Amino acid sequence: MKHLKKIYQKLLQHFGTPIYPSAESRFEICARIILTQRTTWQNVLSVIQELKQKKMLNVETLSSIDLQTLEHLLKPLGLSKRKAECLKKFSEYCLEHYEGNLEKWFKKDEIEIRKELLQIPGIGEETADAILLAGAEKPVIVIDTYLKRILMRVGVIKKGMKTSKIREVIRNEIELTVENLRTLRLLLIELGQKYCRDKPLCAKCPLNLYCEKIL
DNA sequence: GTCCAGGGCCTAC
DNA sequence: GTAGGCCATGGA
Repeated sequence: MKHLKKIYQKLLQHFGTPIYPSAESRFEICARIILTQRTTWQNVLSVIQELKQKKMLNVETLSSIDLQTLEHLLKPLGLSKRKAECLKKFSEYCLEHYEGNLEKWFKKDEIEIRKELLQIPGIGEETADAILLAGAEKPVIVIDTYLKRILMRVGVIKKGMKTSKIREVIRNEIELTVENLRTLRLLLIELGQKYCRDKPLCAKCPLNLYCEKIL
């Protein structure tokens, strides 16, 4: 039974192919991912816009920026102290090791890139994987809260299942192309935000016929 | 006022 | 190794 595949198709049918917000550079994509931790996408986009207007959204500026200045700019996002540190460290790392050239960095093997990303304080597993998928365009499965919550509710995965096992389940049902994994991720996020919330709105959810946990 | 958002990290057990 | 608390702000 290809349960996940069915869900994927149903979501595609309901929401259509999601459009990834356009970005001017790989660095912008990475910055967005780092800033999005525990906050809303719209908030992040407006802060990114501000950084762009001030011509600060680049490796050179952010690696030499005063930490308090950056923290102030990121204030509306919450957790600004840590995000400022993380974004600055990320920029410094790019500059020191790859002359600020993300193309060069992301040509490396995904295992290597992941290891390097995880050394940067503030970048954990989810952020590293999200950067690998969206920034480096590697076929990586990103396990985030939405994915876990939704797939648990529809019975594709079980509570307490390890990340490696979750990946295996997904691998068995979804073809691991960058395009597919990106689309799946965006669809799950959309569903999670609109219907499959912490307190779910099951009545209107496009998956309610497939879901085992109708409340 | 309350809930929750594309998490990560530190501390206990 | 894993469960729980904490970080911080904004919008619904």
